[in-house]
Amino acid sequence: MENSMSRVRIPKQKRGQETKRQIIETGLKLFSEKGYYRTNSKDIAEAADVAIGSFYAYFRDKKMLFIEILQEHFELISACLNKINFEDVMKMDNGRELISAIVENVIKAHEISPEFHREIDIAKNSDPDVDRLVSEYEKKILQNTVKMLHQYKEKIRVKDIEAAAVIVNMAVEETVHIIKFTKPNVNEMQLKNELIDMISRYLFTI
Amino acid sequence: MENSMSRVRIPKQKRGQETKRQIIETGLKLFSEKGYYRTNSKDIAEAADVAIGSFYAYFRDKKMLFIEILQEHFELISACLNKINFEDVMKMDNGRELISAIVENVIKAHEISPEFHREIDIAKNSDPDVDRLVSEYEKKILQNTVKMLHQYKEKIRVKDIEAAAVIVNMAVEETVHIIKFTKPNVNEMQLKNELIDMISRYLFTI
Amino acid sequence: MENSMSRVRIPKQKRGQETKRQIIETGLKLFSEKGYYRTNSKDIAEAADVAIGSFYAYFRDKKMLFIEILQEHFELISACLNKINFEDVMKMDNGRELISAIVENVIKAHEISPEFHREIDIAKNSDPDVDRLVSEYEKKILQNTVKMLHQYKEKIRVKDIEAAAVIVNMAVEETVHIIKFTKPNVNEMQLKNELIDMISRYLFTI
Amino acid sequence: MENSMSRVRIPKQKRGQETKRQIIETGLKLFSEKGYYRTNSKDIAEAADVAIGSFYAYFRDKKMLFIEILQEHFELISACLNKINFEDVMKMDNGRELISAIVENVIKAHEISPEFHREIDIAKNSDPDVDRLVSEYEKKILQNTVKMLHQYKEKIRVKDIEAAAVIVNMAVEETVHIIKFTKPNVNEMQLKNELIDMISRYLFTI
DNA sequence: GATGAATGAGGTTTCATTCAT
DNA sequence: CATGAATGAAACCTCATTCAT
Repeated sequence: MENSMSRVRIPKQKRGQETKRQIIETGLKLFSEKGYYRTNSKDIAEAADVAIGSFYAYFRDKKMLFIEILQEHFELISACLNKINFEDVMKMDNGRELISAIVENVIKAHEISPEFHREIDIAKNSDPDVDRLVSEYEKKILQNTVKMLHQYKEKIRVKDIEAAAVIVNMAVEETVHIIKFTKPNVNEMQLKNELIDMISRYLFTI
Repeated sequence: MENSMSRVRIPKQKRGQETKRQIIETGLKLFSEKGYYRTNSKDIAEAADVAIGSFYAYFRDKKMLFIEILQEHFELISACLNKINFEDVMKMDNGRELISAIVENVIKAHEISPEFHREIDIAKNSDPDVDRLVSEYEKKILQNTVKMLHQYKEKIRVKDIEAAAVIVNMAVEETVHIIKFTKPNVNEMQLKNELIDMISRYLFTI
Repeated sequence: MENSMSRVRIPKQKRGQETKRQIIETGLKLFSEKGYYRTNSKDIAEAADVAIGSFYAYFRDKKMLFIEILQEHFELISACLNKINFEDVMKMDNGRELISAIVENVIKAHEISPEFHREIDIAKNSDPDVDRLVSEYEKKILQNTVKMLHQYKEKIRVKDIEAAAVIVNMAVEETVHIIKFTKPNVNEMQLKNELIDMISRYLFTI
Repeated sequence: MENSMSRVRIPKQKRGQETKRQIIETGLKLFSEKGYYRTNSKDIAEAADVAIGSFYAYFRDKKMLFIEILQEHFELISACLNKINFEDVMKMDNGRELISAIVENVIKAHEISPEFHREIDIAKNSDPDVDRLVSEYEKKILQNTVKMLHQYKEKIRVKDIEAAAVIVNMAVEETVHIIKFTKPNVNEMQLKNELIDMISRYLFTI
């Protein structure tokens, strides 16, 4: 009850770091495959080839594991999104090329465990801590888009750049989602093209 | 699992029908509020002011309740979406007006428990039965859009109508989702306008 | 988390009352035999011939069971202690007889699960809720003694009646404890006599 | 369980002795503060600033630590109790003075971690090894009192000296206990006086 | 000697579901 | 038809103890 502080182990030795890594990796895998609620700590520990005690040594509970995976995931995605070279992009005088680059980049970002990405939405709703985290991240992503559109301002015909950013982000995100999870009769290439068309025509007078 | 003569009761008397209705209504409410996994049958029964025994008299299990609610939900949405008078719409020679009408209609459709709609995505992933159901429904909705775009074909500049339908549907759906759940700094009107702009410019050479 | 209120079942049907009784009775038995910390809910449920689920239907947790048993125990003891007929006792002009009657009465009271009584002390220390409860009860018992001594005031040579009550109560309590648990070489009768002697000589000039 | 060549380390170097001492000290502190069952080995090791491995190097298990502390505690108390100079005491021809000296001495003895003393009773019940140990110690203390009363025999009016010793010991012990743990409305001085009065009047015809 | 990561038995608790009344 | 008590599998989590470094 009045417990001796935070109880979670911070691994100092290499062995401990590996164990924690194992659990995180396995957690990501299982959450992605079966969803948060249908995955339990025992399953994760077993699949990670680790005793259940170790699970609770490194993570206060299942939720905390999820949150750590979440943070890591966001960092990876951010890193990936930031790889885009704005200097280069801004030099493109063809708007469609810009959009294409962006879309391509987001798709690449989502290649990092797209299944997990889907879980995030679920968790967001069931836990305020997760919600806060995700919202923060989303805000950051949005800011990024806003900034980009701003730099391209004179070529863009949309007035409300904030709103445009929201719409564009959403469209890209969801198309990726469709490509990854819904297997529509429509093929990936086609879909991507239409998306790029839609956004380009929306932003630029071509 | 699904033995032919399953124990579910089909209510014939008015009392039974009311009991079942109560459970469905309450289930919808609680699933929407707290999510499928965080809502338990006892809570539903209690909130519906019904004995837990009655719950299991009318529904094989929790999942079956969800599925029944799902079906009802789809029927309601479909009914709502179909209210749009295509004859009228087709007469509009302004494309933007068409899109506007459609968007407005989808928003209206989503006014029917938007929270529950969100739950659907989650459930889809965790259960194949639900997945099948939802996919079928989504296909129907998509067909609808395809049909509509077809009728407007000569005015549309997009070649691949199937893909366009997917994109358009997605964009509308998700914007509604954003409006209902994410409270962005951008206001609803603005967002709706941008959406309509985007789709119009995408489909029509204005 | 934000749970539907108090969760504990209040048995309305006879069956439920019996189940709850069973658990209480078995809990008392096991706590007495093995001590609070060495008794677990599963053991209690099993010994009570009841599913573990039923245990948690009627008691929030092990502690709550303990507290309910505690309260019941106090009520029984109180009832027993109150059976002493003060009218009669006060008529005794022999002080030793008075003390004897009181001691006899306390012993009788402790015949009600003396083992459990011992557990109380333990629990008192490990839980503030229990502590509060026990302290209240002890205060009541003390008041009773104070009242009694007051009524006998003119025959008593002790000035500080409050302190005397504390001392007397303690002596009686502990002697009973010794008789029940420590098996000294000294026999019960002897011990009781010495106790009565000690208290009589303390209170009265014989 | 207790295999001959048990794995416990007997510290020979100064460092080892210090480590063991640390653990004993910290164990005493934590057992006293939170009770045996609510104190766990990891907490002790941590608070003692020692690795959990060291704990189990010096003590077979948690119980063994408790027992070692117990033994040490008894030795300290005994040493303290024996400091009383019987030659001197026996010269007192005032019985009250004798009792006063004894009580004072016991109180001093209990100043040595009174909290731990309370834990002893608990442990006694839950473990036969502890029970044996404590009983032996109690017997020794009792013998001491018996011896003392014997030496004062001609001045004492009680016949059964054994029984008297039990009663007297109990009364002193428990009063100390009350003084240390129950904070009654009655003050310490008062209580001590009443205790001395009670015992004196019991033993001597004053 | 000292360290702390790892273990897993066993305790606590929840909840979907059954069934006697 | 309705009721709610009972069930127990399975989730969650703790902690005494071992052992490789």
